[in-house]
Amino acid sequence: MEMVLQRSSDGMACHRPRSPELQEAAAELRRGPWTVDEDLTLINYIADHGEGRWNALARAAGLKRTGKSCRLRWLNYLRPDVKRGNFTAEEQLLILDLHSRWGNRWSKIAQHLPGRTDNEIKNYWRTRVQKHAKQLNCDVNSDRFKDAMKYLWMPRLVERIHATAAASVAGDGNSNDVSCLSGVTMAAAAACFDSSPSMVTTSSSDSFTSDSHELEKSLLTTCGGETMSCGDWMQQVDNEFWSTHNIQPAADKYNHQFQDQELSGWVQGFSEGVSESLWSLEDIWKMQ
DNA sequence: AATGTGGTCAACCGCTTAAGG
DNA sequence: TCCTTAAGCGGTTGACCACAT
Repeated sequence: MEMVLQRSSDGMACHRPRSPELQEAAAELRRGPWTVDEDLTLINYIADHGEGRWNALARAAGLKRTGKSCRLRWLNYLRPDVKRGNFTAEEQLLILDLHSRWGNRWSKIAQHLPGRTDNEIKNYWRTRVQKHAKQLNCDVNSDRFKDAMKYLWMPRLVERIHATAAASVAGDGNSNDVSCLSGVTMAAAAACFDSSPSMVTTSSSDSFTSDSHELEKSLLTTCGGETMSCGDWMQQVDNEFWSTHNIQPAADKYNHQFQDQELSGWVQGFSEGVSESLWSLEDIWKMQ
């Protein structure tokens, strides 16, 4: 069909059909936020007839929406298993880890966060994560920001998760209960720790190696009555995680040398820009 | 109280891929 | 093999809200 490029009412470029019939049909289509009635119509129709064939579904249900719009509304909002609310520390850790493996493959990442949509993860990345990069005056895809994520942010999340778990264990008096720490999270954390010994070759980075090990040592935990390092523990659950979640372990362990001459700028960025507790003065000293 | 600014997130878009005729 | 249609994906926009000035 012949198409003509026009501007829609919201100023965005779009292709509009030329035939009068289709123009009329397109003009009838609703856009923008969904009403409660529309939501109910879509939910009820899918409950009765199932999902799929979205264009036909939209027509059959009597919705003046495109199939695309219906599909998006259902998948991102109306589906019963959609989880809402803030991301947990575990989920954040997993997002950081999976993004470091796969990049902006939001849909693929979302497959490993039950109840979370690709749209939600994408929004999280663009708002929260990119904000941190901006605060550090670096690009979100730059090596320096990846360093910050891997050696500061992710360990901090692990600490946070571990603290929550410890509080939980202390609270219910069950010293063997580590169930609140999922294999998902621990494997992501393991990925973060495992890479540290091999990553450094320069003198300035040696401190990072030892610091990572110190941090690992500091994250001692109790499992089944035996004291073990967090790294060992994470390694223990690693295999379970990879098989459970059908993710291939990263083959290319992170290997990067810090640039000495840039450290001062780094520290400046940390001390000036980062407001969340994820970045502490301790982190800055470690960087130095 | 009014206005400006920045963050969040639902919804949109164009493009690509898969499936079917 | 080519064409059409549907579905899926990632990038972008804009309305809304909270907070600052």
